[in-house]
Amino acid sequence: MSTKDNYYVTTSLPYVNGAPHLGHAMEFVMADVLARYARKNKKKVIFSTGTDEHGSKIAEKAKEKNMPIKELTDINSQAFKDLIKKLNISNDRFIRTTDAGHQQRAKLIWEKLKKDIYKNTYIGWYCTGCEEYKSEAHVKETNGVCPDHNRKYERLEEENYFFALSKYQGVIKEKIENSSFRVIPDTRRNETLALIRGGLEDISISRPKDKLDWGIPVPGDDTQIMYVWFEALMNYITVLGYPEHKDFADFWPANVQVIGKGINRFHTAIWPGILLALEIDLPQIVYVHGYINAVGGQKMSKSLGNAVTPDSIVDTYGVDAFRYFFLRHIPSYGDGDYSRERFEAVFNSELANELGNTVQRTTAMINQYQGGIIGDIPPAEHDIAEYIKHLENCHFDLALEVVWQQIRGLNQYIDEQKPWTIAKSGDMDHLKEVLAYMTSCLLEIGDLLLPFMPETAEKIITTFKSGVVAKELTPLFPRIESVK
RNA sequence: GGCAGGGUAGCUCAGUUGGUUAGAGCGCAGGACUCAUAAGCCUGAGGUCGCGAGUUCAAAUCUCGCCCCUGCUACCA
Repeated sequence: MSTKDNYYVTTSLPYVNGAPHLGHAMEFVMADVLARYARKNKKKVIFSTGTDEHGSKIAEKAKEKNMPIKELTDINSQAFKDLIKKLNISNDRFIRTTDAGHQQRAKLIWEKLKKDIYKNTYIGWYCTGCEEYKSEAHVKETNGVCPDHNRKYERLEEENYFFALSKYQGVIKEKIENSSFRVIPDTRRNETLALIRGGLEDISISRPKDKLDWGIPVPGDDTQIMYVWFEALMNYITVLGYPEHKDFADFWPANVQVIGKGINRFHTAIWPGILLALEIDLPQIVYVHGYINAVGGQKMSKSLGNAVTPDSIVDTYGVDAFRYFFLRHIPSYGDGDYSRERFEAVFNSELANELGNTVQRTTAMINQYQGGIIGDIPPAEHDIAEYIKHLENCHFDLALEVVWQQIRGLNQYIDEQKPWTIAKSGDMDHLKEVLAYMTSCLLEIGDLLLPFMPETAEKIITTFKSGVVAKELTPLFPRIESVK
């Protein structure tokens, strides 16, 4: 059983059929904030992320590129590792679903689930062009003809193993409703409840090996491999060494599992079903973030030519500016837009003008009036209950809003007190008091920013902590003079 | 089609159980200052609260109809 001193947070595992995009980056950053915040509160933390590597799409991609599947996944998985490093993500683990450990444990889990697994015939509409089954609704919409290949869908059947998900719908619903299993935000929670109300059917969890053999073999049946989703979900516990490892005992259930809205049902309906069948606890929170769009809510995609890579933003503006923008200006409970213009506007007004300049003017005054010596710094005094509440609810945007209110408050204080006037009047004791108070505020702000912008927060804290300010300090965020 | 959530200042959004001149940030304009990254502070302009009807002494807030947007609708991950 996880204790209140231990904290386990995960991201979903990106599927490695393409390069990392902004959505992946944002998810890593969000989970990282939670992990850093927990560590700051003296908890023992396991923060896990990784890559999902099986399934037909990967196999197809490799075939398309004429390269061994494993080689493709190695390359693509590495791209995610590189991004994680670039974003200053503090993950403790990085699991790949192709790891031997995961595969072994997935088989073990399959064995344990056997009481809820049965063999059945899957009947569906199959397009020989797409090489995949289409849903009943899709077939209806297209009048039984595949629009991509202009050929009729065939009625095909195959042997599959099924998982008795329907058995667990009552319990899942109850746990969501009584919030012992929290789905954040409410819109996603309602979505899942509606889904369950409509009835959860048993799901197919294997594929015949002759159609696809890039996957984990079903134990005791070498004609079948596990369906990629079924096995990928298990990473959240295999990475802890389920069932026998101490980490599993110490850290499960997860405190927060961060996912994107597109995979909600897998994490709030199917995943709980698996856990209930294994007779282990559900995660405490599944937090579902939204998508990042281009200006005007337009979808960002390579084919539209409006896709922006995380790398390009970080390289231009720095990692903390990146983290700040996506945490504060993409609504934590919804979708948001990214554009270079918006990013730069935010960078200048909030990071350069407000935060950066406040630090700058404070150090400048301490240097000019007191030779860099601050003196006794009073303890922090602001009420941060709101900040804490927002973080506990994964409301990253509002938590940062609280910090910025403090920064604005400090600027107002400075203009009211006018330390430069006090300096001229010669009341050096009063001046010292005012400057020390300003310092105290900035130290508190630095502390609150630690989970969000680790490097910047560190810089602010080391600037003031010793009680002596260095002579030459470079601005935290130099203004961007845009060439328009 | 069904279910859910939206449409509020140029932009991004707040608006608690219906109640005095509808709010914030950005952007814009003006002012006083000078410690600072020409940053910060103060003041101001700007909205028939999607459209139409209804309930009410009173509606952005409730009811009905219509228009528009987004998500989910279960086996692509």
